[in-house]
Amino acid sequence: MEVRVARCFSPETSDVNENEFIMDVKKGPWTAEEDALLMNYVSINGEGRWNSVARFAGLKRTGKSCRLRWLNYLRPDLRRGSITLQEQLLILELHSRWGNRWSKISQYLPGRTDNEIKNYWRTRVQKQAKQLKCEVNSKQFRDAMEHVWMPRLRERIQSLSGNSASSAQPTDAATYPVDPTSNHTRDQNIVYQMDQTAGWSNTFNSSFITEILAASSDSYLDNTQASLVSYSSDHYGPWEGSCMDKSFITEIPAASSDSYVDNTQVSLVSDSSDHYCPWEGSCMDNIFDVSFSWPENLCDSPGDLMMENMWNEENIRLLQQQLFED
DNA sequence: AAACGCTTCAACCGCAAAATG
DNA sequence: GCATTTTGCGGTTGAAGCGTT
Repeated sequence: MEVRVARCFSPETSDVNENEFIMDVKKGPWTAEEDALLMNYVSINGEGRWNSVARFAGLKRTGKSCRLRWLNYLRPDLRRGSITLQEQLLILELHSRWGNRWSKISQYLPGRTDNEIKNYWRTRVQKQAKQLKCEVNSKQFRDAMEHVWMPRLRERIQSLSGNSASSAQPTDAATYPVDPTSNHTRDQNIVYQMDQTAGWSNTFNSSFITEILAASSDSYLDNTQASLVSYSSDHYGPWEGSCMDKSFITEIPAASSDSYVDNTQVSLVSDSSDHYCPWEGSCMDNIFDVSFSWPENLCDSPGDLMMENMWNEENIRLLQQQLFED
């Protein structure tokens, strides 16, 4: 293992006795001996004053290097192992809020370092952007994350957290992912405000669709009647039926080319309880711009837990079609 | 088995902010 | 108030490991 040794000194002090300032500074990977020295010193003297650590612990390292080694590797409260689905989701959500503020983001992921999160973003997230042939900070990619990746992660987290949620019937409205008595939908993580004054059309966007999809395993949607009724003509849409399953969701974009969906009334009414879902509304136009259908091969397989598995060629093609075509 | 390409991640760098004297 | 030192952050690099040919 190569270890570079640099001789360095401060140019500003070159007029002073050089021997006092020249020092051998070791760079490159840390050895087990160096780790032991650093750990021993910090356990006795505590963190901080890193230049002193470097000097008094017998390490030919810079203070910065000692600090970094401690924070990113030796700290006892570090969490090892790969980033979990929950952590992935959190990183995406926090990054959409704060951008590349890795240190701030890492505060919300106990045991994870900013370096680790930064590396995750660069190696995994940016790779997805590359595969989708768009910039990681582009609107297209942000949309893909918000409307596809993140809902999908939530779905997987939900399904992995046990099907206990779907077998246990909620007993009051407050426990429902959708609160029938209020003007918003919600799941465990996200609250979408319904804008009553702007009308319901804003509600029927892609995030709404994916929210429905993510929640489709929830028991409260069983027996939910979904009917789409055009009031611009005298016919009923072909979608009247029950159960908010995937076929229902995918029927909507499949029919997007039909003119009769203009001014179509949407109502989702659960007959398993006495509440109405708050999604009743009109104007289907916005749905068709960016809604997604979920290919069957997107379904989980037992080992299919990493989000990058979503981005196989077929899915990328579909997403590009649905997201990026104007 | 060797060569090559790709991915990952530990560690470095420069810069800015905060702390210290 | 100022100069210097220390700390913290985000971007980047390159060695190591792994898979493929």
